[in-house]
Amino acid sequence: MAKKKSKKGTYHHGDLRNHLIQAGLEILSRDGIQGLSLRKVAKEAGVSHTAPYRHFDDKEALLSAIAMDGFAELTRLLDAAYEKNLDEPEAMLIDAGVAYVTLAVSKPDTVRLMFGGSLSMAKVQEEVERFSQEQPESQNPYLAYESLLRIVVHGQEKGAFIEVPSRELALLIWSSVHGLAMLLSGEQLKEPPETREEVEALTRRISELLLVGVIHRK
Amino acid sequence: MAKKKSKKGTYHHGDLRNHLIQAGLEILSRDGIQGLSLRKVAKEAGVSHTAPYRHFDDKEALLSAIAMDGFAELTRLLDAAYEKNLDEPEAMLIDAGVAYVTLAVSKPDTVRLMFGGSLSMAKVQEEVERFSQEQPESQNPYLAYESLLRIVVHGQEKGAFIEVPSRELALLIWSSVHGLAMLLSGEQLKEPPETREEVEALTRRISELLLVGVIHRK
DNA sequence: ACCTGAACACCGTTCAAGT
DNA sequence: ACCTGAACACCGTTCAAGT
Repeated sequence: MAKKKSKKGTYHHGDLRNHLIQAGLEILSRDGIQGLSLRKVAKEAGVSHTAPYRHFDDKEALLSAIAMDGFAELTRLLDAAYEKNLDEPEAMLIDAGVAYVTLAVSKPDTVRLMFGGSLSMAKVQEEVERFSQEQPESQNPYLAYESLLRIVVHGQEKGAFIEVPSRELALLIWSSVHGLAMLLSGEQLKEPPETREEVEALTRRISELLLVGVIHRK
Repeated sequence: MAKKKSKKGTYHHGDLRNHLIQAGLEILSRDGIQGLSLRKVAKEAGVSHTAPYRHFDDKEALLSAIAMDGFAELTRLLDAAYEKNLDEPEAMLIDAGVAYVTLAVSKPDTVRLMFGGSLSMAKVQEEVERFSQEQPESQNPYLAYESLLRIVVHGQEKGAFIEVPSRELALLIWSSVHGLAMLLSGEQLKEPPETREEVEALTRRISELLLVGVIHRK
């Protein structure tokens, strides 16, 4: 609707694949995950409802491609937190957490698509591999985890983080931030933070507690 | 299919509501969340596909009722962990975490229904209130949180847990365990634990790390 | 009151057919 | 190669009608 129906002559542009993904992102943010149908995406992109099957095996493949976008953005955010705080591992971790949670709250449907479990990671991975020429592996969903792992390892090398296997510590941090992100984006809290500032302050607070731990030391 | 089509004369039993919920649970564990349609539930319960509307506003209302079952079970598990470890707050917390994660892994679709975000908590709450005569509030989705909060407060009173606002500490713990549960039940880990024992051991390990915190102390 | 069957507007997916 | 339109088997939901 908001888009110009520009008849550019190139009705079969090799770009239809990307057009479909963009249309999907638009519908996702407008109508939510429930309102995202393959037929609607096709109509938004200006093609027949069977045209998407030229570029995607099925609906899940298209959704996977959309989710990949989210993974790429998450990876970028984590890497930015890394670069910005090379001398302060704790601030690095907190920045990363805030970035993650902020993304989840601002694009709840995309994040739900990424982590809601309706997509099998195998399918996403498959979609990644089928289309990893241009952007070599920048969209690999597990890359976000690798970026977090790098933050953890860096903190340990600096002597700031506890000396346990990095993968275990990364999983604790991943779980904590991911859980908070899911609870907030799913509006599952009784007294949810209202503004973006409140979300950030809460995330900061919870991250600090994660740093010091639950046990009381006298 | 597995059920006897017993024509008991009571074709309109006031019990249809519960029959529908049971049928829903069965289909959920058999066909997953995608395969759960209102029409299929009705057929499984042996009524026409419009009969459910006598008892539920819409599909989401039925799903909410099914999710309530999960919240009730989660609450029971948390309360059991509480009763069992009155003198050991740390063991109490770890038991609670293991129970949560184990539930999530053994009934991934139910948990996805509870926390996947496709249900608005408002609807679930609505469904709770409409039907809270028999089981007064034992199904309130926020009761699980209250049970966790009780564990946290108890640990603080025993002097075992750090002295910060209980709600903040509860949110950290909730987030961590919830996040781990979601990552595992969604099969989003690169090297997931295979057996139930491995799941439990991993959860135990992560919970211990949560207790001591991320920061290194010399 | 409780349930049914037809009907409506939508789905995802397949397939023969067009250029 | 790339796209279309008809067709199929499913949806959720509404509504007049039956007991």
